[in-house]
Order: sequence, then structure tokens, then C-alpha cells
Amino acid sequence: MWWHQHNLCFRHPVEEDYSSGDLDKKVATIAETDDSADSEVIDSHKRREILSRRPSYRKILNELSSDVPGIPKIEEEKSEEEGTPPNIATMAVPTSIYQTSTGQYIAIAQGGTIQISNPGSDGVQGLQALTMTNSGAPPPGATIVQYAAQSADGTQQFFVPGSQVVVQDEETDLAPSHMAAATGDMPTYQIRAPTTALPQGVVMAASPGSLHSPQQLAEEATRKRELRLMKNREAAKECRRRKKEYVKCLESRVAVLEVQNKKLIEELETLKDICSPKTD
DNA sequence: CAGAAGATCCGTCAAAAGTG
DNA sequence: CACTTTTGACGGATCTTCTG
Repeated sequence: MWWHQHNLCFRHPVEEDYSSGDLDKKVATIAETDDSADSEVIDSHKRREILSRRPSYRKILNELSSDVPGIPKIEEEKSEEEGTPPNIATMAVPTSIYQTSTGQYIAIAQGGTIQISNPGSDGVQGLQALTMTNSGAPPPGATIVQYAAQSADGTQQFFVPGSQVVVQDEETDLAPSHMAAATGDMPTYQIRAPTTALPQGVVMAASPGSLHSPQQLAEEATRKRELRLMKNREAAKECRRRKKEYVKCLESRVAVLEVQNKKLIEELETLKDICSPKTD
């Protein structure tokens, strides 16, 4: 229970030997084993009322970094993920490269060409090219994939400005006019019609004013829920990444301070030896 | 080697914190 | 103040390690 009730008992994860792992799970375990007899009585809601809140990791880490120059700040944008294959990153064509939630790599070149590589494939050779042919293509160099996630029906979806691409596992009966690629063993892709400046993931949605039937309203609610879940899923991943980074930062700071402390103690002993009169 | 126990990861919910 | 973002809590799934 390290952040909660921190005004009473602030306990660093390192001190608890929780340097790696699911901290929140361990915290929950501790909370439950603290008083097993009462744990049934205190429900989660009541416990949440007791627990206090703390500032975000980004804020804390940035404050730490202002104190200690060696500590990197957490940036808004995620830095290039460590898993990106170098042979893709060094492609000559100017591209934007993204990794989907299932590990696929998506490279978007200028001109709207989308290339997809599976994690098991061999870098560029495993890339699958997909050219976007819609007339309202974004300007070169401005391509942004907004989300990469798995929808409820099991298909892989990612979004680019003006288009949504749905990656199907097998050949499906998609609308032929929208089919961009469906050859051989390759997955099938569907590019849906461009939308206006709607938020991330808002695709093919009617405006609320045009929703009449209960079925449409239900579909809208479902769509909103899926969008919210998708965003929160990504947010949780990012939050966990920040948390790990924060813990790493604290661990390294502990190591530095321990070394400093050791040096100071040695220095103190040396000075004591110099200053103290010898008895012999 | 099978099952138990622990560790880790992930998705979701809910509430606090942040923002315009 | 409404809306969005962030994060603790929780539970389930999967992987790893331990033990008989």
C-alpha cells in the first residue's frame, strides 16, 4: 500500500522488494492479508474512500528530473519503441511506423502506401503493401495512425486520417468497391469511406441528431463504449509504462544516493583519522 | 512430472486529477 | 463545470518456479 495513506506510511517499492512486477497486485495482496477477518467487511468502495490520491507519475518524475539532471523526463509522445525492427526503421522511403496491439508493424509511406509486417516475418521482406487510393488523401508527411487495436469482432483495426482500415484474418465478403488488397495468403483489408474531423475511432457514425430508432441509439452507445474502452486500454498501457519508468528512475536514484552516502562515510572516517590525536 | 504457488501482463471499472 | 486523462483496484489469463 505504498502510495495510499502515504502521509502515514510512505513505503518505497524498492524497500518492499517490489522492484519489478505487478505492484498493484501485490498491494492488493498486502491489503487483503493485513486483516483477513475484516477484509470481507471492507468492500472496495469503502476502501477507495479511505485511500488517498497522489499526483501523476509524469508530474513526479518531471519534478525529480528538475532536481537531478541525469533523470530523463517523461515526454508526451512515446519514444521509438524498443521492439521496432531496425531493418524497417532504416527504410529509405520516408515512413511512419507503428506497432499494433498484436505486434504487427504498420509503415505508412508518403503517398499513402500502408505496409504491414507480421512479427514473425523477416523485416521488410515480410511487409505487405497496401496503397490507399481515396482521392482525399492526406498531404505527404502528415500521416498519423491514431489507434491500433482489436475490435470486438476480433478484427484488427487501425486508423489513418481520412480512412479506417480493417484487417481481416481470412477472406471475407467485404464490399468489393472498397477492397484494397486481397491476394493469396495475405489478409484482407477494407478501407472505409473518409470521415470528417471526428475524434479518434469515430468512423461511419451518424450525427446524434440523425439517430432516430432505438437500434441506432443502441449502436451509437455501443460504438461509444468500444471507443472509450479502446482509449482506456491504450491509456492503461501507457500508464503502466510510465509507472515502470518511474520505479526505474527511483531505483537508479537510490543507487546513486547509496554510492554518495558510502563516499561521505568514507570521507568522514578519513577526516576523523586525520583530526583525532593518536594515543600511541 | 503434475499440481500449487507466485509472478507478470492485460483489460476494465471507477474515481481523482487535469484542462479548456 | 463538463469533458478528458490518469491511475489505483480488481480479476482473469498465462508463464515461471517450487515442491512432493
